[in-house]
Amino acid sequence: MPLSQICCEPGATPPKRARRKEARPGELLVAALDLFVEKGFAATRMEEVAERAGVSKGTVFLYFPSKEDLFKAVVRHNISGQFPQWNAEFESFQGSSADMLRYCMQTWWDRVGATKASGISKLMISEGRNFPEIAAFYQLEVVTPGHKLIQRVMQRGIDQGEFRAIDVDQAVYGVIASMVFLILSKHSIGMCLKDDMTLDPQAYIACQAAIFARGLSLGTSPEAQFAGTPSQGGLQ
Amino acid sequence: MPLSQICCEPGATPPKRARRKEARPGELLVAALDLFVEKGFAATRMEEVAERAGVSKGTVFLYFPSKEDLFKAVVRHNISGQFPQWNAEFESFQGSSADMLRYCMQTWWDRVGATKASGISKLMISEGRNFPEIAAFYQLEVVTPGHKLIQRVMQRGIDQGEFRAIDVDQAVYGVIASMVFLILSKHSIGMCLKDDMTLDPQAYIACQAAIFARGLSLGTSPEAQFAGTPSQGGLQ
DNA sequence: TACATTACTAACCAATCAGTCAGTAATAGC
DNA sequence: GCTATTACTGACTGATTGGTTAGTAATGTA
Repeated sequence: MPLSQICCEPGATPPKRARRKEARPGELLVAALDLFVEKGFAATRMEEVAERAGVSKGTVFLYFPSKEDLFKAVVRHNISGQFPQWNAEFESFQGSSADMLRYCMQTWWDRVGATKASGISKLMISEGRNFPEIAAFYQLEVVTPGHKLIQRVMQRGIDQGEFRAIDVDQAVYGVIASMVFLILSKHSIGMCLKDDMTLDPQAYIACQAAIFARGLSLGTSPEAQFAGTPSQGGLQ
Repeated sequence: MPLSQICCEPGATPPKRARRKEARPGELLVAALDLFVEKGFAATRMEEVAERAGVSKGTVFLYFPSKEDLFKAVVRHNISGQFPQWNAEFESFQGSSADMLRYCMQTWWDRVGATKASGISKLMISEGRNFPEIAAFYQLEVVTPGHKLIQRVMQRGIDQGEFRAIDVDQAVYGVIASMVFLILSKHSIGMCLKDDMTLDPQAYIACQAAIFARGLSLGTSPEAQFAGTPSQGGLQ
């Protein structure tokens, strides 16, 4: 007899209808994140979320009024909720702006990119156009704050005389582009890669950050290598 | 009275139930391409395809047995149908392998990337995982032939002593990565870009091709800059 | 033990949409 | 004009799924 069944054997009725008001939302958010990342927004069924969280479909709607609200809660819980702490960290950052940029990318990877949460970004790239309401929410809650955060790093570098006075937006897009590519290599274009070859994120980030730092720095070359399109700025 | 109604005014019955067996498939393919690119595979309704092609829903199923078959026909008509000609062109290519690579990327952009057909690639990145049957078809019909084509260019460069003997697959992925990013900047992450800023494809391709050519060439540097992960190989 | 509260369930509704088919009308052959 | 053929239509089916709600059972209080 397995130990786990020692106290509720003969009927073999696993505790049904448990009342666990506190735990439900968290468990539902975990289940929803898993399924959204795994199958996308449209293809994820609410009943499946319920099943994975060990409740009935009705219970999900008890805690989250609609599928969209559930999704928004997932985004807040896993991504945008981190911005306050994140911003605070950067307020008090000591060090060069190049280090700050490197630290920024590395931190993004550790807290978002490497986790399941990055699947949400892939989902937005994939389905954003089909759900304008959610896209607008994501833009407001994630894209804009993220953009501003990187923008601040760039501006700091310029203000302190570490970076050239380049087009800040272009430089920011360059950073975002490298993150987007990293996300896709993890969540989507496995199809396009032979076997299961994936790129090493740590090496990739280190490499990109170094390139940005060098590309932005004052010393290197007088011609504006980093002032053009992101094609030249972001990936060179 | 508007000119356009001059000859069929009073009944105002625009020619209904026209029998145009020859023209239907082509018109349906055009309508389907538009809608698939615009809304994705899952979100495109067959009735809408019919409407845009000026027929009833039933007629679509008369020419294409299922939604998946319609999609496959769109892929064949717009992308994979070009491979024979493409391959033939490269059989007889005169010039350096660096030029060949540049020509390859430029041609891809002119014939696929710049057209609506590139939306199909974005669609596969977005929805491939939800439709394994279609993903397999796309892999077989587009990804593998495309991979082989670029691979051939690389191998030619090595065989003719123009390129270093790098890991061919890595180099190929580098080229593919740059194309993927170009596609996404056009079809998806407009959301992530401020206003409607887009990158200049021509400049981007020229720049990338030059980088690849230089990265692959024998002369530059003895350490294997291009032998590592695609992070270093593809984007440096 | 009796009662009140409420977390939870499961059956249900309504909308959507791929795919079907009986019937209609445009054309071709005579 | 008459008949046969067939391209085409549109109403229908069945499966799916977001969302609702009447009812059930676990818990707290006395």
